[in-house]
Amino acid sequence: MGRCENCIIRQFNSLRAMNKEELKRVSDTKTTKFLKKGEIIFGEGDKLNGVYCVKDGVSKLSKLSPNGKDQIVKLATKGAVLGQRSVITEEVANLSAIAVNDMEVCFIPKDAIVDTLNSNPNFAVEVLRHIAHDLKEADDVIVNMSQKTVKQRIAEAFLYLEENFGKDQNGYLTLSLSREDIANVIGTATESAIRIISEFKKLGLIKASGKKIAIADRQGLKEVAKGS
Amino acid sequence: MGRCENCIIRQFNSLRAMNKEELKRVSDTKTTKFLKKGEIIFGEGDKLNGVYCVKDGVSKLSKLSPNGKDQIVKLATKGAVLGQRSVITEEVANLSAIAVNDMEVCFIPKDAIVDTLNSNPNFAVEVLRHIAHDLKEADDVIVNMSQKTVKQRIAEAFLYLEENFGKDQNGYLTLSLSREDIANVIGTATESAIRIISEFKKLGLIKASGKKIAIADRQGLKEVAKGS
DNA sequence: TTAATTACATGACAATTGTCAGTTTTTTCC
DNA sequence: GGAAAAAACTGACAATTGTCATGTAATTAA
Repeated sequence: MGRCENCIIRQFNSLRAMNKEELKRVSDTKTTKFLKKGEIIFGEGDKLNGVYCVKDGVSKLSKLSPNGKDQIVKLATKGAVLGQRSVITEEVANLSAIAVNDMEVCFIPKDAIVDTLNSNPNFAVEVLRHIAHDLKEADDVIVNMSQKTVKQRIAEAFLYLEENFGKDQNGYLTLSLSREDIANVIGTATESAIRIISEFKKLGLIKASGKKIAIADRQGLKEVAKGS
Repeated sequence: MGRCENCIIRQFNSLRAMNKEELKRVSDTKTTKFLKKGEIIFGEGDKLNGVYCVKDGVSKLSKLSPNGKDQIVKLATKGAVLGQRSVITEEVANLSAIAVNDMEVCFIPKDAIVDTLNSNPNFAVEVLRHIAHDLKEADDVIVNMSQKTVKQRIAEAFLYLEENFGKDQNGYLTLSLSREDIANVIGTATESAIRIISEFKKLGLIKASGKKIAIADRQGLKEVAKGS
């Protein structure tokens, strides 16, 4: 079994969701792509002919708001499937997917997915569970965005980054985002993000060596996130 | 065919998604409830034993944020199904559902839904399409919340309310929300919402007769929504 | 290595939004 | 109809956040 099946299976969280023939079809039709940091997997408004399965690296899913600012809605890493939603609803992509660092993805043409959805209820239900989970997360983001201050959201973001992307042997976050990307995740101006990050540094909540950031006082950060 | 099947079918947007036996089962197990304004259909954290199908009236789906404020994530009206997501993921409810005005809902026990999902791929795919659409909307809300000003969001809210809930013969919005509810949809303080609504009134963008609000200058409101 | 570009940082200020305190209006209910 | 409660409103002020201008550090390209 190829590596890509592994990732789609992990994502869909059900080893039995696809049967052998279905997996073989995926295996036969998939293609692998390597992307460099900053490259675009697909853009807002693109018609997608399949889904992208993240094999390695991290992608940001963002949307350009009318005022010209990019809002990062989600970060997707190994095991995530991008473009599912658009393939299911047969709409153009609602978000852009851009590589945050070097990536390996595999592309699975939509027919292999759509046909399986229509014939294999187990698979359809697994995808449904997954999208339902995404929806819950999105609802939670809405509440955070509208009810928490920028400071709280930045504190949460660091905790989230450590929890979901890990840290290296020195404690530095594995995923290092630019200040601009952090601001776009939080939904604030880059300068505001920078200022608060500097403040966190002064307070000893984090330590930063250039672009690398480490959490220095997890408990303190959690308190800030909850609203000092 | 009972009225409730109509609503579930409208919601799922596929007349053929359920077969006759499946519809009969829904019809046999469903129960109807009437709720008064302010009554709770289900609360955040409740374990749901089925879904609620809105037959009449409007429900707000909201979540309490840690600071004690309620964020309204969505308004659901005739044809909407509440609690689907929780039933699918087998988690407790992530949101509360409260009646904004008097409502009629029907309750469908989850087994009738879950069994059909597992056996009828057409139904599963229709539900999947629907949840995928909700996810897109939620992503768009995230972008709006983080990138638009309170004034822009309030202008959008009035346009949304007219478009989705209609107006009476005098042009007044059919759904009249309290200022507090409007603030909770927008994600702002009640006083801020009131101030901006008063300003819109002075500018002739809307007219308000007590609780009833009518859009007086649609084009003007649209411009405000886009960012004066 | 140097020049150019990009990312990071800070100050000063303006605009937006939230909070608190209080008044008026509307609604509810006996 | 009138008292009580809830909702709507207003003012004053503080806190948060955005914008612009400018400088410094880090990275990239020639």
